[in-house]
Amino acid sequence: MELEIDPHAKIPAYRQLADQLREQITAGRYGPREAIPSLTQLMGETGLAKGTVQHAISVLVKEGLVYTVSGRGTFVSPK
Amino acid sequence: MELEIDPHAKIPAYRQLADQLREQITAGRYGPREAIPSLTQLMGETGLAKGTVQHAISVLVKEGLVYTVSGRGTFVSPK
DNA sequence: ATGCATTTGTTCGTATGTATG
DNA sequence: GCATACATACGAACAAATGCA
Repeated sequence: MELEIDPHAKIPAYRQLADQLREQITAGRYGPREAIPSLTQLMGETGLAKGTVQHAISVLVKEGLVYTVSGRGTFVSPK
Repeated sequence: MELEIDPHAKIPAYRQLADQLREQITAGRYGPREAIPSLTQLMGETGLAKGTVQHAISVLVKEGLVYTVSGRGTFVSPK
């Protein structure tokens, strides 16, 4: 994976992650209704805490870019 | 069972449980390749949530003290 | 061979406490 | 005070593996 979070950047970590995920999704890295990496995976890949990863996901959910299903995962919204 | 978790202790609940299980195992309470109580049993005996119990078990797995078999249970590692 | 119960595995949702800038 | 971030913990749902009747 190509997720890079800079803890010393001016931009908050949750926003860095949201930006990178948004870019991957809009670039077609994940297709409609396809699952994006789980919270656990994103925690491992970024080194961020669960709450921070969820904060990032919530940004994308509010934007309508993705939707989550409890117990299943987070998926790209169909266009 | 003699599992006592103090929710007000400084030590996290998952560590308390891991410590107590480790002590029982090393004391011979469970022999090699013998199953330790299931997640459900430990949840009932300690009052802890499933995730917390799993957290405790994962500590012992990392230590190599026990191993888990999906659908079967968690067993003491042979030495 | 089908179905059910048990058990572990994985996932998201939410909340609390602590610490830092 | 507020936003950010981490650690801990509970809850809920879904899934897969196993064993047995």
